[in-house]
Amino acid sequence: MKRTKKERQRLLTETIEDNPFVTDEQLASQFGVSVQTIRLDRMELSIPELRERIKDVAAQNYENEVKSLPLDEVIGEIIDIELDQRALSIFDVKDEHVFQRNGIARGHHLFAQANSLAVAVINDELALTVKSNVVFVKPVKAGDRVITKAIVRNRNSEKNRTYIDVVSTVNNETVFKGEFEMYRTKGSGDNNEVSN
Amino acid sequence: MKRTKKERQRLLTETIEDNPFVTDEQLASQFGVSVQTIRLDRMELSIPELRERIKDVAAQNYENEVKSLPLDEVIGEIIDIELDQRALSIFDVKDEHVFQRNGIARGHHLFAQANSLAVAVINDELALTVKSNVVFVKPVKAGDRVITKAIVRNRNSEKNRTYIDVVSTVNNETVFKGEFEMYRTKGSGDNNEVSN
DNA sequence: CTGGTATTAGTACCAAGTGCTAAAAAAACT
DNA sequence: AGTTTTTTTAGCACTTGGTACTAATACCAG
Repeated sequence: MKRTKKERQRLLTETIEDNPFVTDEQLASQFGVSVQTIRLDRMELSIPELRERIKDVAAQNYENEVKSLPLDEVIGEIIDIELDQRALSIFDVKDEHVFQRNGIARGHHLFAQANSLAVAVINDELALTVKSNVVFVKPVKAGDRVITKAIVRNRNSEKNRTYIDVVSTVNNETVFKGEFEMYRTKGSGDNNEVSN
Repeated sequence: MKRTKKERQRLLTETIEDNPFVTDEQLASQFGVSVQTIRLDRMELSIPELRERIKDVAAQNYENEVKSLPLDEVIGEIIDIELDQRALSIFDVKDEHVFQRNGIARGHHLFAQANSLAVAVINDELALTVKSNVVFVKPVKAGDRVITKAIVRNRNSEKNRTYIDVVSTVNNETVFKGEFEMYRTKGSGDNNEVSN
């Protein structure tokens, strides 16, 4: 009899969150209680059963994947996109993205979000970053919601290049900006013929 | 009886690939055969049952999520460092770091390695990236071992800035280079508050 | 001692299967 | 056609990881 029911349920929630693939039986033996107790706990906490949990994880993944192209490879969640024009993504900064010491987000996460978005906005099979200049304007903290906007500025069809401006904000304040020069295979663009 | 067994099995594989969440019963009615036939087909094609399929999708997702951008102190392994002077790290590019489509490493991983190294080489409590210009010189593939060298070029004590050049190579060929402007607290003059 | 909460036990049942056997149907041969 | 082979169905027992529900027991407090 370790601790109170409350404490067990707290740990239970944590454990399952941490690893949704765990069965009631495993949980029972882990906490030294009966399977029924675990079931009761799950009910009280309205945590679904193993299969449902797994299905949720899978479905989540699948949704994103099904949504056309390489959206699943994006850091942050794309919430709006007009191919070859603009795109918007959200990225919630969590504890794991920041330096422990000062709670400031590591630069490469912001870069990753911006870079991903630059790749995603390009309407092409292959888009690679060639160059980028970025500025980390203001520190981002855990808990911040970073909204990143990518705008296609320019296309050079001869050199297969696309130039993209990216700005990230938190509460309407710019925290990061960058210019990305992207390489693309084709000049395919259904609705426009930008060349410059 | 639509078509041959072969044809049905081809379609079956396709259907399941397309939507792993489908049950044998649904498949049976879709193809106008009995559930047993579907089971037989799955066996011959060694397609796992629904639950296993879902678990696979979920597990895959989970892996990716966890691995998406390692939050460890440094991306890549530091193999040599002289604080405030130079540092060297190794990063082995794995499948999870590349675009599935073309096997080319995603830019932000190279950036992350470089950025981490730039942070690490600075002998200070707090080091933040202020700006960076980077060039992705040559695509990096899964299996490549990226060796990244950071060299401290310059220090401006008044502005609490340090300038670092970073070059990444694979087999002695430059694949990435960048300049990083870093902010640091100490070194000369204390400054605890971050201003940009 | 009486209550109330917490825990455990036990039963029936479900979904979506596996594994196995056997029979019926269809197709292929000679 | 007659026989062999392949393909398809059917049926039953059993498995996992549960739900739903009932009943018993344990424990702690007033």
